[in-house]
Amino acid sequence: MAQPHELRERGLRLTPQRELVLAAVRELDHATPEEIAEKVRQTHPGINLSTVYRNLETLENVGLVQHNHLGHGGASYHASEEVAHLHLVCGTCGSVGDAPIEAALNFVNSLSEEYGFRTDVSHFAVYGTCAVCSQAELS
Amino acid sequence: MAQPHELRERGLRLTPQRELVLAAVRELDHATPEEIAEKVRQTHPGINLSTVYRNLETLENVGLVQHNHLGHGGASYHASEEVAHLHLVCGTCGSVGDAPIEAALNFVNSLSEEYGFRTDVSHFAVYGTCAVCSQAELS
DNA sequence: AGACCACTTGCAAATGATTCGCAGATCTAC
DNA sequence: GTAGATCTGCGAATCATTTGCAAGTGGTCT
Repeated sequence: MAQPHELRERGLRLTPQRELVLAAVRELDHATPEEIAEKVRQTHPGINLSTVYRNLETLENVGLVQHNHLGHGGASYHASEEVAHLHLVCGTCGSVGDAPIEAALNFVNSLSEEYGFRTDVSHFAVYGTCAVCSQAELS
Repeated sequence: MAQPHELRERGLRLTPQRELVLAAVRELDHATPEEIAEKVRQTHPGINLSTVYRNLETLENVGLVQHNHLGHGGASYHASEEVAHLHLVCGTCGSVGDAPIEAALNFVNSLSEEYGFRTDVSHFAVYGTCAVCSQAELS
């Protein structure tokens, strides 16, 4: 037999639902479980929300996807291949901006040196006010 | 009449529940609404959870308390007087460590200069692995 | 191809956290 | 003290996520 599938390689069964969830995560980027479910349903309406939740958990366990916390509420998911970056969440307008991990390099290093704390900067949002809203406040 | 009360000064009514919630927030630090309610109930059992939620919201509106996001789930509250600091949340053991805001100063400044983003570092947790758990992983 | 069994799915119900609606209680100003 | 707006308690509604269970399916072995 030819190439082993990436899911099978990790000891997972190859089900259509699972592949669809993974594809949706890769395509959407920063998507909530709800959004992922909706995306999947565009092509395969029968898929249950709990299946999406369960597969996200499963895929996270084998390291294909990861979640992080952006807004005030729940988690959002992205594929592991994606280049990690910072998420700059604006508390005023809710926008999510990106910044390269390198911007936090010194910060991460100093936490490591001074507190022995290994920071995963991309897991939680960096919260604040974006340029646009900062500007607007001045008026 | 003597001194105006801090709550009254801000246009709020002075109710026992409200004072108790504020006192509990000040005393507990980093407390969830649930914990605050429990604290308040130790002395005044009749107080309703929704009253706690409503008062936290109200107190936040007038700037006496603030919330932030530490664990994966809900919010935790602290009094505004409290000195702001970073929260180092360990994803492995769940501990929450503190670090002074100054540790993030360069980081905050560079985000400000490069992206115009005004960061509120204390609002969201800094996520990673604490020294103890990092050590444990090596074994 | 056929059978077996563990892994998955769908569905509905449970859960946990937070919010809402409303009637009655209570603050404050007068 | 009275009036009216603001709170509170309570129960129900909501939202996101999880769980139990019976039925379905994928992978393996023959």
